[in-house]
Amino acid sequence: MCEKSIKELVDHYINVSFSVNKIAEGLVKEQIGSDLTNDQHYTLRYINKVGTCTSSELAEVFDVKKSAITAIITRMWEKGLIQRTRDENDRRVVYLTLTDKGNELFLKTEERIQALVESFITRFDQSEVVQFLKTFDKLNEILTERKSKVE
Amino acid sequence: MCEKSIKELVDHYINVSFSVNKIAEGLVKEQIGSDLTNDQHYTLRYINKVGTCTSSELAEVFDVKKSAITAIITRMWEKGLIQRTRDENDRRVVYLTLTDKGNELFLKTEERIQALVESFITRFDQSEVVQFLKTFDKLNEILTERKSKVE
DNA sequence: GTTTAACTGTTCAACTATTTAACTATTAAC
DNA sequence: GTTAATAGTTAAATAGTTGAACAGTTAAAC
Repeated sequence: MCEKSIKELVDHYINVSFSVNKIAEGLVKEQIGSDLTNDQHYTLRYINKVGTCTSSELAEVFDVKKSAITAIITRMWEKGLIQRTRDENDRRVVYLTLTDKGNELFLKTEERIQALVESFITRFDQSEVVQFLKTFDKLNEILTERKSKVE
Repeated sequence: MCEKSIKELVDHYINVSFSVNKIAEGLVKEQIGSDLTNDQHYTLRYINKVGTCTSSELAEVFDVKKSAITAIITRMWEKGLIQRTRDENDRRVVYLTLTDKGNELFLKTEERIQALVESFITRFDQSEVVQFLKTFDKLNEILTERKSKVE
């Protein structure tokens, strides 16, 4: 009986997370507009946060191969959103930073996404949101741990 | 002060949901194996659940254009996982069902994914999971509502 | 009853994303 | 000094996506 209950919870989680992800992705895409794809916005977002990073770092964060990152960065570089700078000490490394244009575009779209997320997050009690994020964080930790074990 | 707090919550949510999605997607991909992609598994999953559906229905559920569904279904049809049957009453409609092979493959991979999700869901108190899913459901409802408004 | 409008699904061209494998250039290890 | 490992790129193959145009079918208007 208890086993069945867990299976139901698991099934429930898979269904809801699929649905939420799909819809949220679609809504975010609308806010981003046609200038960028979702991945490109998240790339801007990450580089904006850390200031400077490498392709390998992005590959780790996005959980894809480095060649996939090269493709994404090249597209954004062609649009003038990202700058590539070789490290003079270790000439294998290429540092990625946002151009002014990239930063501007990020801020513009991020504002819209923040407003979108805020518009539905404020429909919950603050305590409920805090509790939800607490569990979400814990899930994130467990997944991160699991991921590094697998590798 | 309260405004800043909301902004922080929003930022927190965006970061965590991005991270969880990326990692979970990667882990699920490993469980699915090379026979299928994530989207293909979720397609099997949906058709298995409802028994029979149409391309338009899938486009709605996956939140993509119908031409995208046609491409996915054709690939799976070529692998012998999905059957296409014309409705004889309304000859515009094509019903999609799983073949035996499709159903078998779904069950095999679903078992592994269930085990994966169970392995981390059981690291939470049951009450915490229930509360989390309750909030997740509510979020799902709000997003669904918002999505239908936009359209 | 015929024309018009709406709907279901497909095709095509263009694009983004991804993986695998081979490769260049560079640095570290022994 | 040769060998290992590392950072990043390239190229071919595959998946997914959109937008626009299209065929076939059904419903509505008149």
